[in-house]
Amino acid sequence: MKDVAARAGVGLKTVSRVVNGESGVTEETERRVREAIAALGFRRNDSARILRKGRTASIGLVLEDLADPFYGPLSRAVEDAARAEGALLFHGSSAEDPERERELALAFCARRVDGLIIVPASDDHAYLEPEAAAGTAVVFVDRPGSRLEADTVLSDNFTGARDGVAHLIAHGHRRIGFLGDAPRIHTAAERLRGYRAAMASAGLEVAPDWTALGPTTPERVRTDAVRMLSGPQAVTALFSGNNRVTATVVRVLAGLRRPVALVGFDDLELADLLDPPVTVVAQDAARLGRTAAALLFRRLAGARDAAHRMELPTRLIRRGSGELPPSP
Amino acid sequence: MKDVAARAGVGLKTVSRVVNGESGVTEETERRVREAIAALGFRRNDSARILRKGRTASIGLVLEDLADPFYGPLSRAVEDAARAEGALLFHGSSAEDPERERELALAFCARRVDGLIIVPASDDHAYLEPEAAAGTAVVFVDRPGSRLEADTVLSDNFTGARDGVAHLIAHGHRRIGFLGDAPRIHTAAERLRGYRAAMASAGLEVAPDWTALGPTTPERVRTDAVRMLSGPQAVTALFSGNNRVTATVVRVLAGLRRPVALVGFDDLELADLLDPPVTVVAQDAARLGRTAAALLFRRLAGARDAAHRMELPTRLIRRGSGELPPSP
DNA sequence: GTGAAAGCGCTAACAC
DNA sequence: GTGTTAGCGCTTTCAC
Repeated sequence: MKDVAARAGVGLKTVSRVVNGESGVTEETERRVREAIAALGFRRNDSARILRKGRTASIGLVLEDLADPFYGPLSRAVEDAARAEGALLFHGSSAEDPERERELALAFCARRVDGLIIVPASDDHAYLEPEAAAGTAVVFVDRPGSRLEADTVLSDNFTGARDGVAHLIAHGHRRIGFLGDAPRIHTAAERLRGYRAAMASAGLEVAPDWTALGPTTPERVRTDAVRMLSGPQAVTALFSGNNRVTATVVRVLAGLRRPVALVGFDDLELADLLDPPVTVVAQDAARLGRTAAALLFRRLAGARDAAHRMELPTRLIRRGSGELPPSP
Repeated sequence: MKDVAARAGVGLKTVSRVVNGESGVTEETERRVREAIAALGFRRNDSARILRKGRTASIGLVLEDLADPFYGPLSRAVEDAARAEGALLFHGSSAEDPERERELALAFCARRVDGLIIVPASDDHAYLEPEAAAGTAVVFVDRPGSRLEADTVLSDNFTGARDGVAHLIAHGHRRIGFLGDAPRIHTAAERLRGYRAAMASAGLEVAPDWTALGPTTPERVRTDAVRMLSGPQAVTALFSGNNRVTATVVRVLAGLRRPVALVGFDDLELADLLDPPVTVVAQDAARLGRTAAALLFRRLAGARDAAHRMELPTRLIRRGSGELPPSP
């Protein structure tokens, strides 16, 4: 900028005015400045600007996994909202590792993001206390945070799972298995709770073998599913706790002779074309992201009221697999 | 940092030393500094650090659409590489809009990212000339850039499509339709070229109605597919130009009485469970991302040789739909 | 309408 | 081992 000023034969502040579109510069002066800018290939250095102004017009998004299709629409919704506010997006995956979540969030804070949207992997967000105190807005999405008062947007996992399992019960099933993500993950625990609630309110006992929570690797899910589907206590229906689990369960069921009913949490691309088409409890990932961004920008605009907690409804989509009767 | 120094009763530089883990500080002094840091909730301001050091340890990734599952693994691979180098990631979607790509790329440059990985939406990247000259590394991925010499990583779209279509021809098809993305998108044009090459080398004429390129909306694809599948010249097989097109084509074919062979470019989740399972030409999206990141960090490490252009091989995955014989 | 000077928070260079 | 000074490139303030 100094060079531009020298070349245009004007003061530093005049260049600044032109670059930032402020008024109070003659047309002729502005022309000279623009010429110098073009000739020198000058671009404003936002690091210096940020240092001076305080606000960075950027927000940080910490997800669990950028590659998981569930987070695609969520990210995109956050990005669109950020764009509308003129903010840029830092992005990172925690890979379900609390330490990695922390590193990312703090790295974003060190870059002085105005706000943070986090899908928690950690169960202790006290580390964000100083940041929040310093004015960084924080919103948790998909899962609640801990030890930090902050706006939170979740799906109603409990009700979604409960209704999905009740749907299987309504179609005559009495022995239903639940395959979920690791129990320390809030959504997995909530969905399991929904399953138990539905079973309990129908007066059904849950055999120990009918619930299996753990990593969503195909091997683990396959083993547990096969176990539930065999023996004298074999289940006639399965409820799968998320999109990755469902994908593996569908593969297991495709290899069976008898039909087994299935309701999956999360929708899947092409689920309607499988045989049978897969009944799901769908979340609105884009709406999760949109809502989280709205809460964040509300804070950045100055809102100081108590932390909000929103639970968005899920939607049961009946396609066939959840309406199969129990096979003898 | 000044406050920390005051509180700990030490000089500014000593605090800087502690914060950056440099040697040459007594244990006792370090303890006092750390205490002051904790008490004040101090966190280093990276904007100031960046301003001073030049390098920002961040890179910008401009994709077409964050929500497209194809870009998930690509982003994740870039993120993992960046993480290994200690760099943070800015992320944005161009939504196939050249102006938006430009805005994003320049906004990232204003933040002084060390490098840029771009899935081009624009067909003129001369706007990056000053940035490149100023030392910002640029890598194009998935599609080539224009009017800017830069490293480029592509899939071998031509060969992939040609081999996919040749596969259909080998199974007896003579009338094959091609449904692709808008022709101004490089990958769409290359895949069409592959289709034409396969048809030509088998001595087959291509009727005007057998190729349809345009937006990948379900409506457009459905209309074009239905047209190709009817009339006296009806095709017996389809080649679909990307994952979104394939999803719609599969739905169209599911509603038909007669079997129609299908090979799709890009793999799909659960493609193996459809009826028939979908034969695809698969790209390795993660490898595209990994390779692009490797090229970028090579430049950042100082490589000054001519721009590389790499084409990664695709893989034909035979699952059933591509092996169906022509129906009379 | 324009410019000079101060300073944002940090690090590099060089004292002590 | 530790502190002092200058300055990264910009915006703010205030004087002209």
